[in-house]
Amino acid sequence: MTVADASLTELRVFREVAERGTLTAAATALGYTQSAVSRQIASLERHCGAELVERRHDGVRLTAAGQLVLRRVVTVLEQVDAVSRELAGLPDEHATVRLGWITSAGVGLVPQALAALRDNHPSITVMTREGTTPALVRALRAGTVDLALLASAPPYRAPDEETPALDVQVLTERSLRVAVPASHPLARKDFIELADLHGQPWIAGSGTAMGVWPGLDERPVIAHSVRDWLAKLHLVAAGCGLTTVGDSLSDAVPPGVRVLPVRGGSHEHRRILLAKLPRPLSEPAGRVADALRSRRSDNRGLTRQPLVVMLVP
Amino acid sequence: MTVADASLTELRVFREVAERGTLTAAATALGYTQSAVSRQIASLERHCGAELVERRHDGVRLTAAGQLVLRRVVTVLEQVDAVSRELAGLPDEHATVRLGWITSAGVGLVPQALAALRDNHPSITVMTREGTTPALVRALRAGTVDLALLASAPPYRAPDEETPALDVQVLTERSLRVAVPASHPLARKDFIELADLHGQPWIAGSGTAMGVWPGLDERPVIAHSVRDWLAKLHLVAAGCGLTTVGDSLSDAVPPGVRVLPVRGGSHEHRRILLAKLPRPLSEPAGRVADALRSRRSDNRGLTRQPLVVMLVP
DNA sequence: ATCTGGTATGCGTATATCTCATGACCGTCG
DNA sequence: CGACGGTCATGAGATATACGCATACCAGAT
Repeated sequence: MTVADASLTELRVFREVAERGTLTAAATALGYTQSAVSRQIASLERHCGAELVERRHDGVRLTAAGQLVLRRVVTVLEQVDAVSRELAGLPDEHATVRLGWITSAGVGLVPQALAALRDNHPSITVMTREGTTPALVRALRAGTVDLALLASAPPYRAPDEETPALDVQVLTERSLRVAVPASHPLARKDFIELADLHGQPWIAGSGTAMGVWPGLDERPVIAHSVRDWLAKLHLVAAGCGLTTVGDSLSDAVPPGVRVLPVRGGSHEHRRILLAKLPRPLSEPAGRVADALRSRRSDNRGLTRQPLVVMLVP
Repeated sequence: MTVADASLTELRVFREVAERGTLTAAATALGYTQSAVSRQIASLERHCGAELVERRHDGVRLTAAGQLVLRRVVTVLEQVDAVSRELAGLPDEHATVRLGWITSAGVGLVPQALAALRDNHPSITVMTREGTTPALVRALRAGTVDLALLASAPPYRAPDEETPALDVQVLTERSLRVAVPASHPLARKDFIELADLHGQPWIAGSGTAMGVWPGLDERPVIAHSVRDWLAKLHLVAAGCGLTTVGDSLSDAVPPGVRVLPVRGGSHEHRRILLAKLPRPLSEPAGRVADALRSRRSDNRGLTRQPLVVMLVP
């Protein structure tokens, strides 16, 4: 009864659980039943002789032992994937970089960087996926992305408390603004007073309070919940409500929408971070990181297709 | 049906097979039956979609795909062992060096080097095991030893033809001699004429022709087959036959044995090589290699116990 | 021709692993 | 406060897996 008796399945399941944060999500991602995943984790824990995840009511979190095991499991599965590719004759997936990004990086940052890469380093393939900050942090830890663009808000804590700490770097720091319908009375001025936001209907991200101005002291009226930025902005244009946006979107909003700063209350800033595991990047991944740091200031990326878009549901 | 569906058991069995060179030997080493090993290999091959071993009538040999897979499997199992140790709280087995050696290195080279190490680097633990040159070469490839002392005879070819080639270094080069009973007529002179060896009874290593002077043009009379050097030399002392020894043993033979050079025929030399995989050694392993290269010239190693007794039957 | 290494395979059984269904727990919302 | 929606755990039963045993087979040495 040692970890040497564990099975590769257990390891894959464990990585997926570490990445998804809940057994159920891992199960659907793997095409298993939740119960199967529960048993696999229990079995792996028995093999390891230690609790690997802390069961919580909103999912699971890795214990110290779990983090320890995950680090090894990641490289094990990397090796397995590598031999898989080698046997298939695909020569070295090393030129492929996996990048994860939060939705708000999908407008300026990612397309511009990818466009620059395509021009300067056409041999590099970038596979990208969208996700939330915690999901991407877990994906970094689980080794399924090499780089991740994360969101950070004051007080700018580290993305997670695990060890080793992630390498992070501030890519952009923008002030938060509010998108209002051009026809809205508030759109007549060049800024909005905090007090004017009282009682306004908000368009939030689905499930979260994101999209609502964070300084309000009232219970906000959530008129709509929508993930997609374009849909969100069109709802604003249609006068259905207000929403918050980073000022990088100011140029990219459809007609009928104005993006204005808010006066009064605390200054609300948002950072986009480039994060990676604290180990050296592959050379192509380094190029991608460079491209993200110093992307071109023109906006060709807005109009041309990204290199590759791969979504992992 | 991809290599990702393989099991850790398959990988362990595969490594053992790669190391032992036959399914049967791997089976007994693992405590399985030969049939189980056969199926495991077949299953792994199905998962890999390629032949991994070439079935021969004297065992199996790795195919190109097999060598490819082995390289990955080695690091996979290393990771698994590592997490196993970490979970047990044993902090980093990195200070342990695994050394394999051929029997003829067990008299001067290994004990002297270990004695020197114990004095100069007492924190380094060395686990050693004895084996034949081909077995140790496979063990190097399979990652179960870090360093190996190998035998080499003219024309001094590389230990194997696989890629990447092993790093080898000549540690000693000695002329081959013959051990004769002190009471034997041949022991009266200080050398032996090749012609005098005709018709002599030989004491060979078990199963091999080792121990018989290689320049003979007749079919030798093998009087005894024995692996152990001490037993062999005592058989010589008892007048049961002759055997070949490296001249490094000249000082270590029991009373009643004389070690003499052979005149006539080709000069027979034997090298002992220090071999390793062509990747950087850990720091302690480097120390062990150093100790083997520049061991003390006194013979304390002959009288004191080696650091660690060997494992692995 | 026989014997002695080696590997492959049919068959029966023990074990492991999945699904389904159900239960317990907790935080949220009406 | 009680229902609901989310989570994980677990018992029962079907199924797939992996083992050992016995045997077949094959090539080389005696």
